[in-house]
Amino acid sequence: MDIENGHEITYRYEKEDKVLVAVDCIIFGFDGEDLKILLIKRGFEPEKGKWSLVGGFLKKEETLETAATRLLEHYTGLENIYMEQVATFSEVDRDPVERTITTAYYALINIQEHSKNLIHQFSAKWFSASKAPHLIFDHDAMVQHALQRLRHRAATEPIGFDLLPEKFTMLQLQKLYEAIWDTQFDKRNFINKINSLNIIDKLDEKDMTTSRKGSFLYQFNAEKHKQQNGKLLI
Amino acid sequence: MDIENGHEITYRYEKEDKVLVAVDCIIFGFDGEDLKILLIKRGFEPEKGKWSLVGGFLKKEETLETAATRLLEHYTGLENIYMEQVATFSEVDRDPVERTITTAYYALINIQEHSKNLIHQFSAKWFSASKAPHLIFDHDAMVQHALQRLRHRAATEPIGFDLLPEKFTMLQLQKLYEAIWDTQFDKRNFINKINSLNIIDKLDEKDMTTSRKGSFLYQFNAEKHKQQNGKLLI
DNA sequence: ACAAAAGTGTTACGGTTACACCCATGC
DNA sequence: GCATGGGTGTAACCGTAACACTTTTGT
Repeated sequence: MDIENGHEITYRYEKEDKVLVAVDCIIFGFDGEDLKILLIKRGFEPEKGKWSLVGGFLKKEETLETAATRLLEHYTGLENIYMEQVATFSEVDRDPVERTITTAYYALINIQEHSKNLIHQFSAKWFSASKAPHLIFDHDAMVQHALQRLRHRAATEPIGFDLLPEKFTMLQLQKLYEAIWDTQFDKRNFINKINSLNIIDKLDEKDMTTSRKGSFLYQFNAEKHKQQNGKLLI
Repeated sequence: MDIENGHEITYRYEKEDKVLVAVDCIIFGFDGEDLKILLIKRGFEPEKGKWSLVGGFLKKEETLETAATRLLEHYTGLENIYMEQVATFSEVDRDPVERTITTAYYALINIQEHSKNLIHQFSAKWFSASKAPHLIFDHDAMVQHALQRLRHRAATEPIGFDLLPEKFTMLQLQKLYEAIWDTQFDKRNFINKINSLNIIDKLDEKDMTTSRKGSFLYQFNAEKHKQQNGKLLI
């Protein structure tokens, strides 16, 4: 309900406070070893020169999702990116300039595909999620919160594939899951587990770049996944 | 980040759109059988006479949490209520009167303790979560979302006790968990599981109201729980 | 032939599930 | 004494975790 009293009249919204609403994006990528986040160096005051998340203000004719999508496209050049709302942060003094609440979204992108030009243009840089510098305002808390949500989601939905190339090796997939949970898995157990899920296809193709023997490439199969209603991933 | 471009100037927040921000509360209670939600009948247009969640607008000097707490106190007379943010809903036309985004919180209250006067004053009523009427705007979606979050949280944190009296029987606790997940548990397995968690104390007191033999009362022990870092509940 | 990564199965363990009878008491 | 709800233990099952050697191939 959007209303707080019960008088028998049409409620006058006009007397209510309006505030600025922002959207901040935790953009995750994976380089084969570490889970990374994309940060940009602020080019203006306040906190000029400090690192921050990609963000912007909600426009009146947009949903939060639309705004997040717009920002992602603006900063990475990518469309159709997996995104999930994390939470809304509303401490009164979180932005020293003006009262602003902000909704955080995390996004998963294939780190190979985003625009290098745009990275340069915005003084953006990839940092390991675990070794990122301190961020402005409450952005550190947003990252932690996003990481928790990513872990939860990746344990139950096949979203990890959004962080990988379309074709990937088992070892890449394992390294990704290890990076997300900052842990180690046993190679045989991991492969058995993934195979038992029956959601990826083994291709006839090998990646020959990492060994003489070469390692088979796999591909996520959304159709197969639909038929495995609700199996947990990890 | 709250900013969307990188020009080397102080950013002018003034040109950005401001919107109304609301808070809606999914208030859960438990009557011994069903998981309930507290709804109020709107006394004004639009949608006058329809059922809706408890809600109100964010004031400029409040956080969302503060606003939710204020609304809860206003509608139930209770303070120090367990609350968790669910998500923010932002469809452009979700409120037909004016552009409004709203953040949903769920709250857990002991259904015995809230003010009956206030319930009457606001034409409020408890409904089984599974049999509630259709609500205004996007409130049905909020309830579903809240239920999912409640299930997730109650599986990992001892928040169920907020829905019960301070002293409760094992059967009450079991019925509560059954209501939250809309499922049935085996009595012996449930008791064994709960006892193995080592987070509740068996009292020397019995509830004599439901049987001739009487059933022992238990009490949540926060100290014990702290020492059981991270054991899952269900 | 050897170095370097890929690929492959089995056993042990622990937690979850299934299941049925006796106990205490008030009427 | 009997009806009613309260209280209790064990065995089967299943998924997870631990573990080491063989294969391939370029140099």
